[in-house]
Amino acid sequence: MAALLVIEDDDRIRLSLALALEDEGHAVREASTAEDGLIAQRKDPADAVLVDLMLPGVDGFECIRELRRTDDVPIIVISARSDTHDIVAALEAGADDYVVKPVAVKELSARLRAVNRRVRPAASPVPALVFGELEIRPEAGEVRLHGEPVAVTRTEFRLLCELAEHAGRVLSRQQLLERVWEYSIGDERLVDVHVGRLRQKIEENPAAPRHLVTMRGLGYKLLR
Amino acid sequence: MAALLVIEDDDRIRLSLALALEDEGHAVREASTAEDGLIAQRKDPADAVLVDLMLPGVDGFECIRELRRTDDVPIIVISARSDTHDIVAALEAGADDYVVKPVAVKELSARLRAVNRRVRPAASPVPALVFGELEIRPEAGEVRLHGEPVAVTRTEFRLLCELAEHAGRVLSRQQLLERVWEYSIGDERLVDVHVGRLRQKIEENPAAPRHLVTMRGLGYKLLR
DNA sequence: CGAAATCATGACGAATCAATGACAACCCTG
DNA sequence: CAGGGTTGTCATTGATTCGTCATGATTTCG
Repeated sequence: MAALLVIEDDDRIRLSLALALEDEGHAVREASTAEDGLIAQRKDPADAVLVDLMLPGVDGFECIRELRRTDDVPIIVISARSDTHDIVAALEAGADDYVVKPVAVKELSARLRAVNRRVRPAASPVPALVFGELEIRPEAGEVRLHGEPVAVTRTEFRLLCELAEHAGRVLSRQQLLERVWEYSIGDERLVDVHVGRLRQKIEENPAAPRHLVTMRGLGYKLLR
Repeated sequence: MAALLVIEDDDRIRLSLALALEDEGHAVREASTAEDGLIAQRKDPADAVLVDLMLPGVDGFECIRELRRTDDVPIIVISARSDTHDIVAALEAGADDYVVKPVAVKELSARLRAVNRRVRPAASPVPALVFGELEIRPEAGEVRLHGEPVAVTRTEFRLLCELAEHAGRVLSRQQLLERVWEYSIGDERLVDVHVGRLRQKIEENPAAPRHLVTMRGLGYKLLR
């Protein structure tokens, strides 16, 4: 649904949170310190940041203020502490919401949507398409693997988008030719070549693809 | 601080909440049913609405949906129930925040401020668009690099603003022609030329642009 | 098992695309 | 009306990308 940045020092909590959020369809990047989080957000802005308050070194409050200095990104605090004082301080520092651990992922997702509704009233909600470690951002014209941008050509990108739009469904070479290339006639081998090139770029092991799968005799499909 | 509407059927809670909020400097109106609340809000809109979920007759969820149908007012749910299901349902119905009773007034005030900050971006006229060392001030018609003003021409400035407004998104040459030049027809190479000139001015190394990047086959985009 | 069908992949020339410098037309402004 | 700055057009150049083909691998099925 969106690209998130989770800043949390406890590995177990961070990992389980990240996993759960990915299940909800978000693309999650992680940081275990405020410093790392700030750098990550500067280098590659997420659509929302989830931050713990108790962090080693620079703490959560400072982290929020620093984020707010340059960035208007929605910030949700996730803290074990439910003191009014902390809540008020975090919100005053610039956070948009504050939830107390343990938190249900469904609730978190709903709160993210609520904040986002306010934050981008007009911006078209083009969600990133997430396939595990693979992210596709149609509006940015960009593909990422493990959060790292991958250079794909225009045809590869269109092909990938077409497959992603119908994730899980088999598309025949004929269908792909019509939709990506806009020919009705043409060599179906052409699709193979581009699928091959795409695999070299987006699959960890192109010989045993996990996402861009061949359905022998039928065509190709993209899996999560 | 602001005009609030409290919709809550329990007299004791409503009154004590109203008193406490008035102590915080808010002007509070009260309603004990969803119907009364909706009428009150229609007749004389408050700046924010606090609503209980369990109301006699029309319940809180319905009340939120009805408010949202015509009004963009911030809505904070105040409920005794802390089920994830209720929280998600209330947020999905259009609420901006959800707090569980009993709630500290200081917290409530802070949450109101947090929501309001999002709801009236009008307070800040036009935020300077900051892309690392590059700043664009649309209202001042000026561009700065490392804080130093950079002379850009009118067309370059418009082009830059257009890209900045959709930061991170690819804009095709066609889109840029339409929005910056207001032609629908025209030579797309024109865009290239101006992008090139802009790069000479705003990029440290125009040959390896860090902000104004080319998306081959797609168009251009501006990165942070 | 072996043949046929299907798919993967590397190589290569052709086609496409973007960057840039040169230049003339067109502003303004003094 | 003269001159500096700005704008749009064009041609050239270099790089990337595309589509085709040939070859080798893999699967299917008789």
